Amino acid sequence: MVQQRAVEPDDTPPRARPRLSRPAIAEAALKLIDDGGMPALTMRRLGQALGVEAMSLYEYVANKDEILEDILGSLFNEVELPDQNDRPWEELACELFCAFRCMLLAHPHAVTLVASRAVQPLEALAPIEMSLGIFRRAGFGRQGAVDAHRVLQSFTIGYLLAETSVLNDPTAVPNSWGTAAYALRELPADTLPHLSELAQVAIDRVADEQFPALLMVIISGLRTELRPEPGTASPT
Amino acid sequence: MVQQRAVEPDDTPPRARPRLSRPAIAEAALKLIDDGGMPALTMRRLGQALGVEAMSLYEYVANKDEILEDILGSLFNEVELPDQNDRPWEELACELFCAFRCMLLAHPHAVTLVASRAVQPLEALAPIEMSLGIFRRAGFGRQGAVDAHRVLQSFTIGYLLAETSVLNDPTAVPNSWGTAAYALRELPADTLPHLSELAQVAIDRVADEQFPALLMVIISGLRTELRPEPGTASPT
DNA sequence: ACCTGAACACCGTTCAAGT
DNA sequence: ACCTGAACACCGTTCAAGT
Repeated sequence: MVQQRAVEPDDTPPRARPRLSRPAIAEAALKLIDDGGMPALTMRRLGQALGVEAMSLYEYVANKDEILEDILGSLFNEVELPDQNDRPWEELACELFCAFRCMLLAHPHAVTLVASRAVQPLEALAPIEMSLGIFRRAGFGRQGAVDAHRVLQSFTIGYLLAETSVLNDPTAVPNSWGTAAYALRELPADTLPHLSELAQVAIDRVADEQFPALLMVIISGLRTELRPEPGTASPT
Repeated sequence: MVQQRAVEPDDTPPRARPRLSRPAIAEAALKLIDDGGMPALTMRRLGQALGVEAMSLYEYVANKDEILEDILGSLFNEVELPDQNDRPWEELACELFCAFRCMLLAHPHAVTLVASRAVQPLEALAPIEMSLGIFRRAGFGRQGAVDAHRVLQSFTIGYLLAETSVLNDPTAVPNSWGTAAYALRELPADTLPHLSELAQVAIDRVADEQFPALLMVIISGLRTELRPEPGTASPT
């Protein structure tokens, strides 16, 4: 091999080194979202946060959408995947989706982002892969594993949306749960008897206890409805 | 009672009758969303659709947010509540949330709207009231009923988001399910074995069959985990 | 290769003015 | 009471120009 080093001496013209990078941009963008919600993420403000004119960002990124994709990838990487030391699949599944919720509670304003995006970047698929693996190893069939994952994933996203949507609401009170606002309004007891009766209960329930409890309710259904007889070899 | 009629003769000055109304505005706004997605709903375009300047809308509505609230109310009223002729609660619950999904499938671009809003207007609460009533009559306790409703509601919203989110994706293929795009990409089988194996299964599953099936899985879990012993009087 | 600044086609909303 | 038109403070993105 011909050594091609030192073709350029050390005193090369100070070729412009990038002050930015896609990961740095994504990080700053996520910080903007965390601090001020989705509307705070603006190309102009993002440039400002990075000490650069907004239009310079287009050197690194085709459009705003690509930045959102990068954020998505880094978010899913924050999920702390549980260890797989042959514990029961019920426990593993519960822990995995609790970890997913935990990650999003650290970025509550990004919940709508992960909820509304169809396709995640490749780096974001590790949690999904793990979820499918848990069910396959537990003996679920191909379709059973897909179904099981879909129930828990859909529920988790829906729950997180309800839990955090009060943040996106202009008329929000500094309480968790959107339903809190119901109790503060006059609910007509004649037309909405159950809602009036249960509004307070709905507020009092602490999400950190309710969420894993509800996960286990679903997992119980998965065990009795979707899982083949224990002892049977998993169908392929 | 003194008759106060005919104080004004018929030839009153043609006092400007409103050409618009809040319901008419909400209806036109929903149509814009249905046709072109959430970004298509713009005060200027909405005015144009109603044959009026954008700023005239502010005679009827304080801001764009109020229009979104009105849309929310009319959407929930479209849900066809099932008849309550003493059928098993499992059946009623399944039908109610299927009806909810059915309504939103008629307005797929509005899914993100109902998903991200914390507080619904009063007219929108009938389906929630019915859901709570179903569980209470089935013998669920106060907290059990709230929990049961929350699982099914969260799951339904999360499922609908996944089902329709491909519509909001710029890189979408005209297939249902966001996961479709996974299969069209190269999935590395070494790092994501389960996902590669199951991507096709995930696409083939027809949502209209999968959704009620998954509802019944959850309902099965509700029956075994949340419901008190049958025959017990419902605790208040 | 990297960054800038003016410009374009949009937003939601305010405000003074018309009838 | 209802509607208009100009204006303000924003958007994302393009494009020609600088180094």
